[in-house]
Amino acid sequence: MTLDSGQVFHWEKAGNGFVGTIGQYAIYAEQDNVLKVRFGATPKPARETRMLPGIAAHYFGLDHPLTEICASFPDDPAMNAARDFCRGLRIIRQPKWECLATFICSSMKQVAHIRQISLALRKRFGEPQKIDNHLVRTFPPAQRIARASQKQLRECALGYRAKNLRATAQLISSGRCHLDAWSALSDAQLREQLCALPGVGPKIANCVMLFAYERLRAFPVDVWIERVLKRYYFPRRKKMTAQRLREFSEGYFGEHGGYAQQYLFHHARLTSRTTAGSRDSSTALRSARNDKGEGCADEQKPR
DNA sequence: CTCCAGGGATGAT
DNA sequence: ATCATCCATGGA
Repeated sequence: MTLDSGQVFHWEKAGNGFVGTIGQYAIYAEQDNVLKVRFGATPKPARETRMLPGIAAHYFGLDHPLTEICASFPDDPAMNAARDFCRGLRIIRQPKWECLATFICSSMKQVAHIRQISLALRKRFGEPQKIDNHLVRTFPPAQRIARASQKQLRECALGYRAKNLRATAQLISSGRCHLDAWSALSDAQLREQLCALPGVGPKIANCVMLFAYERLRAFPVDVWIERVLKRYYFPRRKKMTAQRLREFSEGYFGEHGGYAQQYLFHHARLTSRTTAGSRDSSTALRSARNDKGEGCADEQKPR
């Protein structure tokens, strides 16, 4: 659920688990009760092999106190349904450049598309690595993207995002922007720095803050979240702008708002299209609310 | 304020 | 098999 919840775009199903990369390392990850991690056949120094379980545990946020985090969510029907549906879902800690670059590529794209772009960039500019009998590829560093041509980047299906990705890569690789140093900034300062980068607006800045800077309060508002907020929190308000929704979300969802957002997002995405005859928690949620007479005549029908 | 840019997956007909 | 829809930023 964590790897397929729209926060990371390169993991692929393999056997009972997933293959992918964490930074420069090729990883096979499988969950039984705890997270199992296995590494490729490629010989690695013993020291690295010993460190990898810790690296994976850090990446997957296994130290996040999920019980506490979920208890901090507001108690309302939409949030409660999402909390139940997403039990165990974690916000992972992504490498900063990889996360920033991927989300610059994500603008106006759907998840399947973003996966293609990530794969194309890795194939063209990344380093291939073997894991068992699978080939995975690391995400290219900013320095590599910075010296790629806009034409080469467009060939990776980036469209008009090629220009922004290249410009941002150049800001990073030239040292004019220090992603690691920004860890010391306040949320507001960090958001300001990120939004100054080409191709980064409030939504993408919040994604990078949440997925790469451990700012668990950051609440990205995309179309899915916008639909959820409008439908369940402002059913009769006509003009709710994304700006207003952001202001509401920052106050309402609390210190782990980003987690709440991820749960609402994943739940909405996976229940938006329900197979005939099935009755999931979101259907129950709609009925429960309608039973209380809080429906709205011109409310958009669930898709 | 509106319009546009670029495009493959996905859903609807 | 075609046709419409999905998507966020920045510039005109």
